[in-house]
Amino acid sequence: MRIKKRAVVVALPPGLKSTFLDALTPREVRVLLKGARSVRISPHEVLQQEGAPARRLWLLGTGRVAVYRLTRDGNKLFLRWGAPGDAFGLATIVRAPARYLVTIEAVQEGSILAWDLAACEALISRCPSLSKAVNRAVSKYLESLIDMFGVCRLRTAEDRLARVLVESAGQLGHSGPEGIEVDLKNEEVALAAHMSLFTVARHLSKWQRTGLLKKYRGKIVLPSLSPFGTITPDT
Amino acid sequence: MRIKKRAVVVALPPGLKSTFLDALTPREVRVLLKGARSVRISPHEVLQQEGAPARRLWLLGTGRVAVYRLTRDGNKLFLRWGAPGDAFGLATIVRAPARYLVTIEAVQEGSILAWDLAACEALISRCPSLSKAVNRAVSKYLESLIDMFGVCRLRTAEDRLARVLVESAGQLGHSGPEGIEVDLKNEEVALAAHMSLFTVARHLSKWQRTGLLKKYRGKIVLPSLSPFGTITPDT
DNA sequence: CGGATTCTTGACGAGAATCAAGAGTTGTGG
DNA sequence: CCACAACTCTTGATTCTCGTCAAGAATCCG
Repeated sequence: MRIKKRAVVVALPPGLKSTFLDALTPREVRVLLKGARSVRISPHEVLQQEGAPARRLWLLGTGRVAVYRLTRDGNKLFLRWGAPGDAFGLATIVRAPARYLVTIEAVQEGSILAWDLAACEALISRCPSLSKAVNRAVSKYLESLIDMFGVCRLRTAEDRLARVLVESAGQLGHSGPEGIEVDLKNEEVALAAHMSLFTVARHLSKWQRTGLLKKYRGKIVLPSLSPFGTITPDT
Repeated sequence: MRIKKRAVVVALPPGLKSTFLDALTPREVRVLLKGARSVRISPHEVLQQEGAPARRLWLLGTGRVAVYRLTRDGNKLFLRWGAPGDAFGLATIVRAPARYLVTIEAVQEGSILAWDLAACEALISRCPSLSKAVNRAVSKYLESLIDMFGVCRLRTAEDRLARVLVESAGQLGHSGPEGIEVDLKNEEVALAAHMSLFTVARHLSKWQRTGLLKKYRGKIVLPSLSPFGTITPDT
């Protein structure tokens, strides 16, 4: 409805990698940016809520988000992390009058580019590749969810934890003096690995004793990923 | 798998319900049928294999299929059942040069309608709604997989089993004199509910003793679904 | 009838959730 | 600068679920 007119075109964060945008031509990307609103996001802010009407397509510019579903007893069923360049709110385009499938919450300070319903409709006709890009993204999510499914069905909690560490390191780790640093609290790891807080603490302690990693408050440091990869040569 | 060459246009099985075809216009459905091959399928036949090049889009006409993934240790990670009207091999259209994401195996005698790569390309230009239908199907699969994920993360095996019974009854149950009949062996139920054969047998026995269901070889009869729905008011 | 499936039941043990208690960190305000 | 509160993490004891193994019963089929 209300696209704010801007004197300057919204800019992409420098160095942004996005498989979503890569599916579009440079010209289409420019058209997209012209219709975009840039919005700041803060931790714990809910960016979309499952079941609510899907009215906004958006792209994470900077920061980090968590994608999950709510169970009826109020717990979060973790599905995946979202990193810069990931596109969300795809239901807005895929299924005409639609509702969001999942809830997404910011976990870090950051920013997004957003297009409302009217903008999306305009974009579809002006960007022929857009619908293809959306489909690709949906099918990527499907694939990664199938992978998650495999991890979640691993027999032991230890195997799941190892896998979650490796995946999280890949998605949101950054290198530090002692190795790859992953800024996650035990509670968040437990959520992602689908196990209790205590089981996480126990195994991390064990691995710390054997020198595979170091733990700090809210942070895990992995000198090397290789030991964990070999723990689970599965699915 | 033997191919029937036909002088006449391939016909849809009578009474087929397909949300996939419903997304197309009657004219488009006719175009589709003209380009289709009808193929018989038999139990244990592998209809597509994960990782193999996606060269065929197909629609289940009659029978039943199992969609799963293989783990590295050779086990099957069950994802869903496929019923008449469901479309598969969508990767053939969604992602240009693609590979199948999942393995699909027939579990009952039946038939499919199939389109090879060349036919798909021809169809895309002649059926504008086709790509929308494919997207919708993919996004449906995503949604149902998220649901599966929720079921699979339910704490107890009992809860999972109850949910699987209800879902299976909905997908492949047919009504009989004593209630809804579901033709599944304990082994298949165990696969779908992600638990051991023995746990399935134990809980089914218990429910049979309390009169919630009756068991026969290869078949479960549910007089009513309601008790199971209330066991798990979750996800 | 004999053999192959399919299902049942019991005993056992490994793994993980829960509960409880406390230790270690971080941040805040006096 | 210290004291206190809030948060995060650790560890042990306990309980329970479920997978495994073993044995055998029921059903189906030629």
